[in-house]
Amino acid sequence: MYNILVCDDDKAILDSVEIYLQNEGYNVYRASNGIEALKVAESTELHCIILDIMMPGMDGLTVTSKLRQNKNIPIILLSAKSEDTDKIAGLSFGADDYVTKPFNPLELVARVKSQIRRYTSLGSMETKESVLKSGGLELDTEAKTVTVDGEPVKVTATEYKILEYLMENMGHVLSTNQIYEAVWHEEAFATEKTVTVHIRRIREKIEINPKEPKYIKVVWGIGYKIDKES
Amino acid sequence: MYNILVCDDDKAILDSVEIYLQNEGYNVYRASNGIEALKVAESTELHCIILDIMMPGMDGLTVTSKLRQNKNIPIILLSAKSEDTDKIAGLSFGADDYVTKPFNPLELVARVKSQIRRYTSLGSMETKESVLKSGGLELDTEAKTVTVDGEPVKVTATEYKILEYLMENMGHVLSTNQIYEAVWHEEAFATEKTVTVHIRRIREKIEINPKEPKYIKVVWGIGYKIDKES
DNA sequence: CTGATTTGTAATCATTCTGTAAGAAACCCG
DNA sequence: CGGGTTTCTTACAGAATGATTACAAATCAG
Repeated sequence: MYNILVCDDDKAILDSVEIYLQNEGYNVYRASNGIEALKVAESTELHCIILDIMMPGMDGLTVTSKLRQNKNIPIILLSAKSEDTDKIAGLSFGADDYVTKPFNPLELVARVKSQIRRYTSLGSMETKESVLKSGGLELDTEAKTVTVDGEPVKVTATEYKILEYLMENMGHVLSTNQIYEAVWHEEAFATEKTVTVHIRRIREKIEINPKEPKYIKVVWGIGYKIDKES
Repeated sequence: MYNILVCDDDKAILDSVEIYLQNEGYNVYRASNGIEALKVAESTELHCIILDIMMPGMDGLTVTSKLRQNKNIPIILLSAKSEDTDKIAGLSFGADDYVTKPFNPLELVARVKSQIRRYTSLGSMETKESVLKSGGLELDTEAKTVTVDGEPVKVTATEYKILEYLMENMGHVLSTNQIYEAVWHEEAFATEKTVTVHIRRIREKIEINPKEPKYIKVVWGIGYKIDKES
């Protein structure tokens, strides 16, 4: 879960950006001026900062250079002007990317993603286990493949994501809502059935006898789980 | 502690890059022209060199080839966007990577890190794999040629880069966005189709039957991959 | 400068995937 | 056992994705 700070004096923008970022599974912090932004940045471990340039009090460029004194966090600037002068100033102050208002929220999200990928790729690369196992069931998170007793099984993208989520939380029972929100990054509303059907389809593929599931077990009234060493 | 030499005639770039690298714990040496760079390289044990191509006096490409006469250190070139052809030239002169200006400092740092990791993990072994293979598909990364079952295949520059990227990450599934960013060094925004078409053209050339691809396989909803030992 | 090649984009086609609904079956509790 | 709830199963329409083709702009070679 990545933490992102959005700082703008326009509440409408703050709201809109927050929603888009949350839909992608990010944790959003808000600030409406430079001072607030710096405070949040000091007290929280952030992974990306989105700053408006034009703000009352301390402007975005000043915030940027203050942050750069001790942090390498990706900073994306927002500005109403599409003038090149601001752009150059922003980047030379230490910003990493630049979006001009009015902007397409999806583009902003894309840039956030890309910045975070680069930033985190600096740190401990690939310490995550790339193969998840439970009995004869194996899941290669890099090749995105699933094998049962050595036999490759073809699963679809969503099926894979559900399986991965269950495997990452092996031994824990997960409700259909939890699964839905983890996989779709959306509020789960009247969608319990959807997950159920996907589970069914996964079972069809990985279980010898879907009636007596060996891997994906149901816990009545609560949800599903995959045991360790099943 | 790794030593990195940054060489550029633009002091602003030098300053900015220095700060980013120092924040990551690197020891930074500076040079503002080719001659200086070579001097530093002779007298210091460096682990990575960042070179601007456009410099007064000796240009980056010349420096690269001079360095390559007796050193295997990773070299990353900086080039202005307009000098696109320089990229290919740069790599054939012996550079290991390139970044186009204006660049994202975090991206540069990421590339430095990746180069150093590769360099040191090889233990300065000269046996850098220059031929990538998967079944009958072979890719000579030095001659920049592709052969299928021994038969040479003519591919264009972008096609080659896509293939190389897929081959370097053999077994991993790569999304069209990942491919786009790796090959074009640009933000991937609304460009999914472009990669798709290139993949199609590559298949036309290397697959016996493009309908049933033997090498470049699609993973629905995720991306493309080339398997090991196909 | 001209013609050939390469490259990006858009439009269309084919296939695969996904959510929903509806009924059946399994489970829990009194 | 029986009612109420939860999960399973099936089928299907349309949504999403990748493949394919065509074309114009950009680039390159001679």
